[in-house]
Amino acid sequence: MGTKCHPTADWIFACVKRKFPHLSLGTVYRNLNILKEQGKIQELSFGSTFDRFDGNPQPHYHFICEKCGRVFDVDLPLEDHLNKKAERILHFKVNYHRLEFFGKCGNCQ
Amino acid sequence: MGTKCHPTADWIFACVKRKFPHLSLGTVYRNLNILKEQGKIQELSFGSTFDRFDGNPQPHYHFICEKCGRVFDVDLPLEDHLNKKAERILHFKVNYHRLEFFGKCGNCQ
DNA sequence: ATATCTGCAAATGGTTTGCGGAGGA
DNA sequence: TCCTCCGCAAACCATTTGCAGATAT
Repeated sequence: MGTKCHPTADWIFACVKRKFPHLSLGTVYRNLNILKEQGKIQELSFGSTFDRFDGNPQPHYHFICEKCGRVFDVDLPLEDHLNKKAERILHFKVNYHRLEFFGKCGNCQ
Repeated sequence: MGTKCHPTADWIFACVKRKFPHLSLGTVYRNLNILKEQGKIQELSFGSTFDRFDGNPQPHYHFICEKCGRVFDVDLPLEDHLNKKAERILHFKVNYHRLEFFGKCGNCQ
């Protein structure tokens, strides 16, 4: 939590191992999962272990069911003004953004 | 492209194999990657093979460098009205959303 | 003929797990 | 003693890749 760098498990392993040379990678993963369950950290991934593909290459938004993992298109107009807002804050060039909604789908609620 | 179900590679494999029983999974992955490079489909993943973790469990937005993969926080106010908009379209309950900006970071541009 | 694509099977690599032992209460 | 956590190494599994044969131009 003391870093802003959004670390990978491996990065954490390398760091902590400097102080605890016997540390094993399994322990890092185990504790990351515990912290995640406790809501103290979040994992930045698409939510599933599989990659999913979308036959529509145009940018558009998605809804992901937290229970069954199904993915739906969301036909909202793109909020492209957000790119400019982010650029002003970051001072980086923003090419596009992706927006995903999470909740429970019709079958699962 | 004829489905709206955002398929996994495995789902495509099972479908196409019905028509081409000798099809192999490697071929599916190879062609998905070609289509992706050609911009005809998109892959729905966080962009890297590693999972990344965030010590801040509060919802907030991220910027991901398309070149080096580094992740930055974006201190924009949450656009929570979008949840309601998505609910009206989908008729599903939306709990939260995630927003990621893509571009090149200061080091990479 | 030659360049590309395929099936197959093995390799890859990040993540998970089983097990026996160490440490704490 | 009992429970929890750990290191270690093997297992897991989605994805990639090397190779030799098939296909297409």
